[in-house]
Amino acid sequence: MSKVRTRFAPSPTGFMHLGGLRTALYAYLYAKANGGDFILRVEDTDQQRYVEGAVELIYSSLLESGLKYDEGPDIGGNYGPYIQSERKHIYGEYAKKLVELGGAYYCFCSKERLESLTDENGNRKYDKHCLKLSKEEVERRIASGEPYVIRQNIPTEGTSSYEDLIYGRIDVDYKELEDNVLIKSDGMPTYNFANVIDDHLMGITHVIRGTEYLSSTPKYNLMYDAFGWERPVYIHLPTIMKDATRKLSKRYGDANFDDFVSKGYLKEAIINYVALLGWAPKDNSEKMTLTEMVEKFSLDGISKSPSIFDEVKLRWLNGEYVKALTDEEFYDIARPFLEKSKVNGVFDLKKIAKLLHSRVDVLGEIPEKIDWLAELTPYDLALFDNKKNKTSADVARDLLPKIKETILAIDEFENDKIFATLSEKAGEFGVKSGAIFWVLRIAITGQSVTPGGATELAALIGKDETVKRIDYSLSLLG
RNA sequence: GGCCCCUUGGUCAAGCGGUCAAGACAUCGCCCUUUCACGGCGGUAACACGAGUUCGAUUCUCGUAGGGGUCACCA
Repeated sequence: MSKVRTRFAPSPTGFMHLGGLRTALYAYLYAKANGGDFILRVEDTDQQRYVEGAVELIYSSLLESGLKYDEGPDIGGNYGPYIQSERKHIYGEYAKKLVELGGAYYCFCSKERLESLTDENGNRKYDKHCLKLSKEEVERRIASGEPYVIRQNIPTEGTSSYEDLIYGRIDVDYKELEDNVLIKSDGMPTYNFANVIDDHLMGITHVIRGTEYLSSTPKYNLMYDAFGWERPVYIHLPTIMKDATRKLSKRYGDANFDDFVSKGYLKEAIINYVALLGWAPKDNSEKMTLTEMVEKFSLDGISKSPSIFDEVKLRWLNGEYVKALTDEEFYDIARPFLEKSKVNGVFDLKKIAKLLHSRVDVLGEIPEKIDWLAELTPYDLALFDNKKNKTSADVARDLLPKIKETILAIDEFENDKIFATLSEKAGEFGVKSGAIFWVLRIAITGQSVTPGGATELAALIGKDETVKRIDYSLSLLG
């Protein structure tokens, strides 16, 4: 059997969408799991939708997520060029050939005529009007400069079938298909044509793409057959949904790789999570490196039904990746987020990072977790309520002055010392030490969940600030 | 609407004729830490429905319902 070759063929229309990223990932995994090559091809035949810089974004997203392609526009290969707009002449040639083979024909119909074909349901199906044109008339009209397109000639009856590796046998009646445009009036091919020509010319053995092509694949097979080419193996992938009824789409703006990266998700975690949407390895592993995914990848683990994107689980996975980092690594990647916080320039960021490390799932939430450190503002006194430690606002009102006094007496204001000193006072104060820490923590932070224990935080903000905040809390308590 | 496809807990998902129907996230509870978190342990929770086939269906077939996809000079 020939070497497996898969491809990822995005359009440069904007950011790298997570759905697209998953398609790329599976194409990559399938190729690598089978010792094959993974190719990148840019499908930029629609000049209207072209977005400046999008091509570069495709390169960088793929690079960052580790999906290293063996051939592509920026790295070359033996089957180039890998950008469709640079292959325009190739399509024209093959289109002409397909016309000769009877698989396509020239069409001169006006937009108005096409629109008049719309039925009561708003659907439109081309009526093969120009198929009847004589060869002479076609040549004459082309020579006179009349604009034209080339349409695929689809049989009016019969059924086409093929075997999809995920969905099994797919049957579609030809009468459901339309004579789509293959070459547009500007000379550019449509996806319908270019994908077939390129996949064949580039030696693609396995076509991996979304289910939106499941029922139009017979059209492509018709062309492979007409040219006498071997049809590729098809692997269609289920959609990723935003919720039960809505597709995860660019329109919602929150489904781009870059968005998640800037929100503080690690690239490895994003790829890992996306891999799990629609695929489960035999051993049910969840946290996996790309290399492990290659080792475990197999098509029978891919599901047929759409799956809903769950950011909550992504958060968890991301947290796993974050915790696996060393403190130094964490500080490095957390730094931009720490610097965005209000505590930047006030407290030692490295110390804060250490406290934060085991308490952060997504880096983007760092500022909100520590902004309060810069300044204590009014908070809900109900935070003092804690049943386990038997604390309340009343208890706090009574305890805080004693705690303050104790703290004032501490010379070396560092965590261990503060902790030990306050612990010893529990008996004297007539409460559990847990109560002291709970009350102190709330009094100096005003937060229910904090990046560190009471004494760690006290040490971080310093003795003066700690005392100042205790006074402030006492004033709130009245 | 026509056609194609899909249907296991709130979510991701194991399962591929006989299971007390895995696991993960989330949720709830307990424990640990004489401080927050981390961590550990446990609970709640699912085969869309109806007919078949079969000794036996989550698993096979058909239908119903629900959902998705598609019907462009977009990919």
